[in-house]
Amino acid sequence: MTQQNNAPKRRSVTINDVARASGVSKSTVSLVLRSSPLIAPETAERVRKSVAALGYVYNRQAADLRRESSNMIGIVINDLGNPFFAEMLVGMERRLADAGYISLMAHTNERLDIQEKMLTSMHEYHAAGMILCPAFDTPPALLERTRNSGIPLVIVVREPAAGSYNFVGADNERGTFDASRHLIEQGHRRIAFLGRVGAGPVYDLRRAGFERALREYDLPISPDWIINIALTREGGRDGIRQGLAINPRPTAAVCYNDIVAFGAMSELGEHGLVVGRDFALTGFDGVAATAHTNPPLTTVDVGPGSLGESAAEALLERLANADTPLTRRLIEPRLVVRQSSGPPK
Amino acid sequence: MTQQNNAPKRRSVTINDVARASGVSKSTVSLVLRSSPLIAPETAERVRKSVAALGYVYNRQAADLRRESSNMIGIVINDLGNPFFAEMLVGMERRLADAGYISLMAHTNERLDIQEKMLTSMHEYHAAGMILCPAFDTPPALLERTRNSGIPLVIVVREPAAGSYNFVGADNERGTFDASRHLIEQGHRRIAFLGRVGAGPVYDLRRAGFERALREYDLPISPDWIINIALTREGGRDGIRQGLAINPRPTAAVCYNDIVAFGAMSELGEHGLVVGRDFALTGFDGVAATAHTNPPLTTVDVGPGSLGESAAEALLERLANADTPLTRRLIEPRLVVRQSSGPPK
DNA sequence: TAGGTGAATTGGAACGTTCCAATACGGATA
DNA sequence: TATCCGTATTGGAACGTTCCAATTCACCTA
Repeated sequence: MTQQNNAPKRRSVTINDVARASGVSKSTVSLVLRSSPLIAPETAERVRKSVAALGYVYNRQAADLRRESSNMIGIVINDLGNPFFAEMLVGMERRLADAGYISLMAHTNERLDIQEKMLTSMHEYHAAGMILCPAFDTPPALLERTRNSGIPLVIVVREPAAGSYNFVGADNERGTFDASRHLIEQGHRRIAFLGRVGAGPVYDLRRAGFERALREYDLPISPDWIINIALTREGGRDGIRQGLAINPRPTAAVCYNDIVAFGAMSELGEHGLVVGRDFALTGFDGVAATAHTNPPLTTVDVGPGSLGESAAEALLERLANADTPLTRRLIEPRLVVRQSSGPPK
Repeated sequence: MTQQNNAPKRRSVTINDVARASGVSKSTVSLVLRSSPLIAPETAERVRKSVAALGYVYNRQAADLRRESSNMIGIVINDLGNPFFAEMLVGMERRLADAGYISLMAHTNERLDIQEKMLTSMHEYHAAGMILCPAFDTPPALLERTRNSGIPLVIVVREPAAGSYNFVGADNERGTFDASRHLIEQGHRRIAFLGRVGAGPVYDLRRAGFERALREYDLPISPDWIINIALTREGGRDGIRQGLAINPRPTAAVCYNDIVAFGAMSELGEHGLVVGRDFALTGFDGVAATAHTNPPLTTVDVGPGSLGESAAEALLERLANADTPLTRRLIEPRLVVRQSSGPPK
C-alpha cells in the first residue's frame, strides 16, 4: 500500500490544443494570438472562441525563449524604507507597465552582496533592461560588467562613475544652495547642515551647495555646523540633539533629505521648540509627506515620481532604439517654501 | 551606400558552448551547473573554468520552460504611496529573496483594470505563486479565476470573500477597540472617527471596534463623529476641519490609518492646536514614520514589515508542499502609546 | 575469462512558442 | 488550357535548457 502521488500534473493548455480544437495549425493560432492581419477574420474568430473555451493562457516564457527577448525590466532599489524611493518606484513602474513591460523588483537595503546577487538573477531571467539605484560604495566594475552584458542600463539618483549608461538624477548642489540661500534671506546666520559625512558624491554635492550659499553671503562656515549623522529619521533627531548643544546655537538647519528633516522636526518638538518659529528646517527630495507634517516642511522638490518616470522613459527609448545616444539628465529641483522655514525670532 | 545594420546580434553563450570548450556533453554541463553529486570533481572544476572563461550566463527562461516551473513570485500592491504597503513589500521581498525567489512587482493604484491586467501578465510569465493585496471592490470572481489556474495565492490585508487562498491580515476590530479604549481611559468623552464610509470590510471592522469601545464605556455615539473622508493625508486634514466645526467639539480622533493621522496632525498644527495636549490622535498600522512625527503618534501597530514576511512565509509553505492546508492568519495588533494621545485639557 | 557492479557520462526528446519557406487554392490572364 | 498571382495557411526547425534511458569504463568476483 504505497503512498501514491497522483498529483493532477495539470498539463497546461497549449497553442497546439487550441489548434486542434479549432481545426487549424499551431502557426495559425500563433498568428491569431498576435493579431496578425494575415489571418482571415472568420478563422481568427474561431480560434479566439477555442482560446476562451479551453482557458488557454499564453506562455510568455516559451515565446521569449524563442524570440530571445523579454518584456521584463529589472528594477533594483536600495532603500524602499525611504518614501523618496517608494515614490520613485511607483513612477517607474507606472511608466513601464503603460509601455507593456513588467517589473522585476529587488530591494538591496544598501547591501552590496544582495545587489550583486539580484543583478545576476535579473540577467539570468533575461530582463530586457534594468534600472539601478546603486547602493553606497557600489564598485564601478559591477556596472561595467552589467553594461558588458549588453543589457540597457539606467542608473538613477547616485552616479558612481561616469560610464556607458544612462543617468537620471537631480542637481544636488543647486538644490541645497537654493534651500540655504532661502534660510539666509529669511535672516538666519547660524545654519547647520545635517548629513552623513563621506556618504558619497550626493552628500558632497549637497554640502557644497550649502557652503557655496554661505560663502556668497559672506557668512563664516563653522565646522561645528557640519553635523554628522545617519541618513534616517533617527539620524535627524540625533542631529538636532548635537545642534542644540552648540554654543552659540544654530537657528536653522539644512537637512540632507526629507526623512532626516522629519526626525529633526520630531526632536525639536520634544524640546518644546516650534519649528518655523523657534528653529527653521529645510528638507530635500519633496516626498508627498512634506506637505503634511507639523508644520509643513520647506523642501527641495525633485519630484520623486517624475524622476522615476524619466528614468523609465530613458530606458524605453534605448529599448526602442539601441543606438539612442546615452543621456545624462539632471533634474532642476524646485524649492517649495512652507511653514518650517520662518525667520529667526 | 546603404546603411548597414550589422548589429552584433550577440548570440549568447550557451551550455553547448561551455560543453564544447570543456570537452564534455551539454548534459554534464547542466549537471555541473546544478552542482550534482554525480559529476566527478575534476570534471566539474574543468567545466566551471570554461563557464568563467566564456562568461556564460544561465538562461532561466529556458530552464523554467523545460521544468515547467519558475522562481518568480508575483506581488500586486494597491497603494505604494502609503508607507504601510511599502514597508510590507520590503518584508515580502526580503523573505522571498532569501528563499531564492525573485519578485515580479506591480502597482495597481486601486485600479481594477490595472489589477486584472497585471494578474494575467503574471500568469503568462508563469509566476510560481502570487501575493495579492486586492484593490477596493475586487470582485471575488477574479480571485476565483486566479485560484482556478492552480497558482498558489496569498491574499493580504483586505479579504474580499472567504475562498480557497491563504489570507494574512490584522485584527482590525480589536485594533481600533484598543485605541479607542485608550483615549477613553485618558478621559476623552467626545471622540471622532476619521475614515472612508463604505470603504469595505476593513473600514467596517475598524469602525466596529471604535463603536464597541464607546458602548462598553456607555458613551453615546453621535453620527456627527463618524467623519467621512478620503483615506489620504489630505483626507486627514479634511477630517479635522470637519471635526473642529462640530459643536460641541470632539477632543480626540481615532484615525483609520497612520497617513490619515499624519494629515490630521498637520491640520491641527495649522489651527494652532498642540496635538496630545489640545487634541488627541491615534493612528493605525504602525509605520516607521509614526515614531518621528511632531509629536510622535500613538498608533495600532500591526508590524507592516513582519506582516509582509508572514505572507511570504505562507506562500513559501504552499510552494514547498502543495497540500499545506489553507491558513487564515490574523495578526494581533499592539497599541503603541506615544505623545499624541494625552488626556483632554 | 566471463559476467556483474557502480560510477560517470551522454544523446536525444521534450518544454511551448516563433519564424521561415513552402504549399494550397481560387481567380485572372494569355 | 497553361501560367501566374495573391491570399491564407502550414509543417518543421529552432530557442536553451532538463530529464530519461542508455552507454562506457574500470574494477571486482566467481
